Amino acid sequence: MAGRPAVPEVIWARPERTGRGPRPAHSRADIAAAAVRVADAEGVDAVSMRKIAAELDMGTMSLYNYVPRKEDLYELMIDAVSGEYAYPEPTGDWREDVLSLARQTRALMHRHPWMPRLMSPVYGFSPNALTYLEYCLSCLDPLERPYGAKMELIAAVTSVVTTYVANEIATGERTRSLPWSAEQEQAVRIAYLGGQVASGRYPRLAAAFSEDSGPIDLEAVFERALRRVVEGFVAAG
Amino acid sequence: MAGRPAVPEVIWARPERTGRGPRPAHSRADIAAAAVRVADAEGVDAVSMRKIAAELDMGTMSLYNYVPRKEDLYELMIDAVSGEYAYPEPTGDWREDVLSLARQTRALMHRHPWMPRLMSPVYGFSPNALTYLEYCLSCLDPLERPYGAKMELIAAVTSVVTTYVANEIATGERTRSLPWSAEQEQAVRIAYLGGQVASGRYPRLAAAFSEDSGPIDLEAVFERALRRVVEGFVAAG
DNA sequence: AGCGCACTACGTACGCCGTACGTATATGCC
DNA sequence: GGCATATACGTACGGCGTACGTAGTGCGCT
Repeated sequence: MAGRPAVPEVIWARPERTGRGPRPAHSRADIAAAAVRVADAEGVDAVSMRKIAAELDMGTMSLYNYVPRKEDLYELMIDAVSGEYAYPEPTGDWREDVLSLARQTRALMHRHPWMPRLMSPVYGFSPNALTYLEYCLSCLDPLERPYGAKMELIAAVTSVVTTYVANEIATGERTRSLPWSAEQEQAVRIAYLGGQVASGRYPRLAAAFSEDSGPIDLEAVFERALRRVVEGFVAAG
Repeated sequence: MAGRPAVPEVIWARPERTGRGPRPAHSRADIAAAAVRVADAEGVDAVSMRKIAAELDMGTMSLYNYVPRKEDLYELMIDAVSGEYAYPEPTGDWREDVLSLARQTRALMHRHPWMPRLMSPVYGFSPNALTYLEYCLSCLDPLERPYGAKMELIAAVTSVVTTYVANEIATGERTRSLPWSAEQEQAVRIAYLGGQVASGRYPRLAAAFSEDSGPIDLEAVFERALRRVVEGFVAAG
């Protein structure tokens, strides 16, 4: 707490190149790309200052010339993958536009499963975040509401997308985690959860778990949740 | 990845006491309470196995008899504070019941600002989580829908609560962070964000930022978001 | 033209972290 | 009573973020 900067420092506020001194041998884009590559391949916990520096054939401490704190490296990563969005011309149907943007976000997060974790909880104001927000707002042009309300809609959609996809990813990782598959998963669920639930203390929960609903279609769940958020915005003003 | 357990281990599945060997000198509840105390006072990053062990006057490695992995310590913490919920008899008006439970969650998270971060992304199945879920479902008894749908409603509400409160907390921390207050905050916002926004590349964003809406009432924003989720559930099936 | 400063580069070192492992000791069950 | 199984805990390993000091480089100003 003592050594905190007296003024908030945002990496986007510092110029990538000042003109003085030797030319930097690397660019922010290179650094971000290296970090994204490592995170995609080995998980976000494998992203360390040492490792990214090594990846770029530079000394560990040299990286600190570009990225003052590790947290800023995360910001670079988020900004980099945010550049993968496609921004088609809005159709005029804001609901559809918002939904398809959300679907893009979902795909993006599945491509980079570390995203939800690093985005918690704020989206920040990186260059690509600004572009993204501007595009969201342009999709909402047909909606006659103050910008404040539009921002709240965007926040609600982002919230639900992030949480749901984070859940999908977590579930997927647990399932794929190791040789124990559906069988053992069931075994464990019976062993503990089943034991608790069958104790009679949680009758509704027991009913919910035994309610046979066929295999869960995650995509359908996602779509429903999204549609509810959008319709809720229309319905509840 | 090599040393992962062949079978998923959940701390709630291992008995707190087996009967064999010396009496454990501490209880899970003690341990959880110590960790919560430290996290509340010094932030969640101050929660280390060493520190919690020291807090309980035990050797670092003794703690591992109770808590096999640090991640499990986090689970204990979440479960412990989940015990703070009050569960009044449902009124029969499920909307109000859900809303007031969400308000409780918000208050709980403000009391323990590390909660949103540790809960990402899954709520888990700790004892108190089961109690919580069962209560949620009991509030939804008047709603005639399959349990699957009710679970989706709970998930949607939880999602929006967690994200919004996480944002409130993050904003608050940034504001309270150090001696730079509103003035400098504005200065920075002008310096960078203003520079970008005023560049003309983000006309709607510029309009949104300059839209004068008076001071933001975070609680009102929260209530609106919540109401939209609930109404969306009613409206969009 | 040349000086000086801001910048890059990077090695070393500090104080943390999670936790594997080995050993000594205490206890409940057969 | 003896043995299997707990607890208790010190030591040690390999990693982390990053403060700091030093050396070299090239732009900008006088």
